[in-house]
Amino acid sequence: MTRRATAQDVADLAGVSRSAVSLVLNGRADGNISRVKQEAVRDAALQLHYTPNAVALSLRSKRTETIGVLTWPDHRQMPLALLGAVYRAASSAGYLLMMVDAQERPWQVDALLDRRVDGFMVVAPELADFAVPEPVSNVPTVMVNCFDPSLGASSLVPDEVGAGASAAQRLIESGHRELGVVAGREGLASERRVQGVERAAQGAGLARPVVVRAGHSIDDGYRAARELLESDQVPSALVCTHERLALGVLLAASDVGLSVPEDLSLVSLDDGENLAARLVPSVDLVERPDPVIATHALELLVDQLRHGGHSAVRRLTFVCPVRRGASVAPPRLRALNAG
Amino acid sequence: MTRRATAQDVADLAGVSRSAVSLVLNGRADGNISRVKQEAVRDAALQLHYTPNAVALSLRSKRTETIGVLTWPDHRQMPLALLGAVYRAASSAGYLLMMVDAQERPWQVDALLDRRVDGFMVVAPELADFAVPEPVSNVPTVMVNCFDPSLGASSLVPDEVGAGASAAQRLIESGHRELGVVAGREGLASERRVQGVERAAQGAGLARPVVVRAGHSIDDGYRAARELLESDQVPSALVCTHERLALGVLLAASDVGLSVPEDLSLVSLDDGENLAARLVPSVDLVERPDPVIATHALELLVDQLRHGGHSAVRRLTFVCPVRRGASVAPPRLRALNAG
DNA sequence: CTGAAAGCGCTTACAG
DNA sequence: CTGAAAGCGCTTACAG
Repeated sequence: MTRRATAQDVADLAGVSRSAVSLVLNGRADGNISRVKQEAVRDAALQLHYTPNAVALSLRSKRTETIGVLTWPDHRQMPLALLGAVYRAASSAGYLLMMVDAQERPWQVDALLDRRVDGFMVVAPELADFAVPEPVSNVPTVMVNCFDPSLGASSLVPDEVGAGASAAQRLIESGHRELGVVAGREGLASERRVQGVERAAQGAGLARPVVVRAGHSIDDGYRAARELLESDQVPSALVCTHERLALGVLLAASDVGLSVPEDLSLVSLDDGENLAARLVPSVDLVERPDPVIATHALELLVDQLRHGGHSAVRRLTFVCPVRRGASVAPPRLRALNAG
Repeated sequence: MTRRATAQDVADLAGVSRSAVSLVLNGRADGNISRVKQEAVRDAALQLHYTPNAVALSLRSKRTETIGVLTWPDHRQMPLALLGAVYRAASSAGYLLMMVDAQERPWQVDALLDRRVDGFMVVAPELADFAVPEPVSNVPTVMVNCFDPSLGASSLVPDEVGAGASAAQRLIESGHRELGVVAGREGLASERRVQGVERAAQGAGLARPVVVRAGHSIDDGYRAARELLESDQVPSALVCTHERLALGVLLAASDVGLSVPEDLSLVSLDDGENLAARLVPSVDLVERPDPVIATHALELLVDQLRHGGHSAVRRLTFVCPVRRGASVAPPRLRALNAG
């Protein structure tokens, strides 16, 4: 618990003034400080392990090099992959993060404001609307995976409709003509993903896919799949809107004696849980491009920080790439004949 | 981007001095400031939405009400449940967290020090040793789910051996006498959990359990289980040291035509991934008591903060409770006869 | 009862 | 080339 050295300590040890220390250590000693004294300052700083107090720095510069992250869990999960990507992008740019559960602990948003975070990033676990609290809108803010209904802040979101369509497309290209969907019951993401599947099916001249609405957990997916697989009209391929649902489907398929992909093909959309790719068989995935989104989000925020928040409000949409697994195969003859 | 009000602004509006504002707003106006002026100050503060600048406060008080969290991902996963529990405990006590990947971005530990976090919490994804960096040891620190080899900081860890024993006990009580273990290849946690199982087996007079070492992902668990289930000496019950392994085991059991729990019982230990309980069947779990650990850890840290870090170094161990699922049943007769 | 001053630890003009 | 001063926004003794 030893007190950390201050610029004054360094000055005393080096035998110069406090300002000289500042000049030298900030590389502005050029024609100002004599070579000898410069050395003395550097030596003293090293010896005392001196490093400027960031709190004092912030008070003066009015910048904290800290970004407030507003997030919240969804279906009991935090948007971990997205937050990780945001963290990596931010720390590469020299920012630290202060993360807060904006849903459960809204007062901490004020605490962040009091601490003078430079800007905010709102990071949603699933595509959603999020009304930015009044005082936050006075600070540069970008919305990740969510929208500000009042259009006060730029937003970066995955192309969910496109992702749904890509999932369907993957199956259609493999020869399937009878698609089913196991979808989350709630949320903008489920809705749009289903929409994408339907659009792709329609575009390919297929019948309207059967859609079963489920919760968002593994056992919800299991139950939905059982229902679907025990009906008289069993599709030859399924799209799941969430990884946990896909896992449930896999367990259900085993239980009713269907093999994936021989008897049933499967594609899942992704929320960064990193489950599906390690399942057996590994499930084909339409991935949310978290690192790309995070990088662009940070760029946008930093740009606002530089321009005092007077940047144009933008809405960026990101394509979700398909990552092949081992859960898609051509349909059995029965299905081909029916088509 | 409007400038936020300062105490001076409030003073001007209320027609008093800056110090009067401070006195009133901090409840020390008692016999010092006249009732009328007190009201004026309060009104002005409200009108201007005044709230003290926490940066300035920190510079003066030498406290930031912020805790630095040192963590790192393991097997590509962050210790999410534990971090969530830490976050909840900290925010309930009025602290904000700054989290940093101490493995990938060690320099950010220095950034945290520069920003004068009040203390540190080291939060490991899995039981591990972690050498606290030199400068950190000058600041109150507690180790969660890990140990400081030099014993410089208090640590709070789950009783991993006990957890392994509880898992085995659950199976033994259900009548099983031939246990197998699917264990992670690396890490203190795997090691101790296996040890616990072996100890319990020995205590009950059973044969030494077969232990298969695997990686830590779902497909690793799958492969290990296949190996185990296709050998000539198939155990009637398995303990998995990690949730993802248990999931792999479940998938493998289906594939080889074994039902859980009718043909094979299963208990898993837990790292807070929240998978096993939602599987079908739900897997019996020996849970790490994250909320309890986090609460105690924060208490310990706050205590050190109050006493200037001159508290005794303690090592606390926490019992892991069993959470029943639907993956354990008595062994089939074959096994009973063999016993 | 009230206001002016000192000081937390910095940096940046500004005199000498 | 160098040091003293001002100021970021607070609070807490300290004079009046």
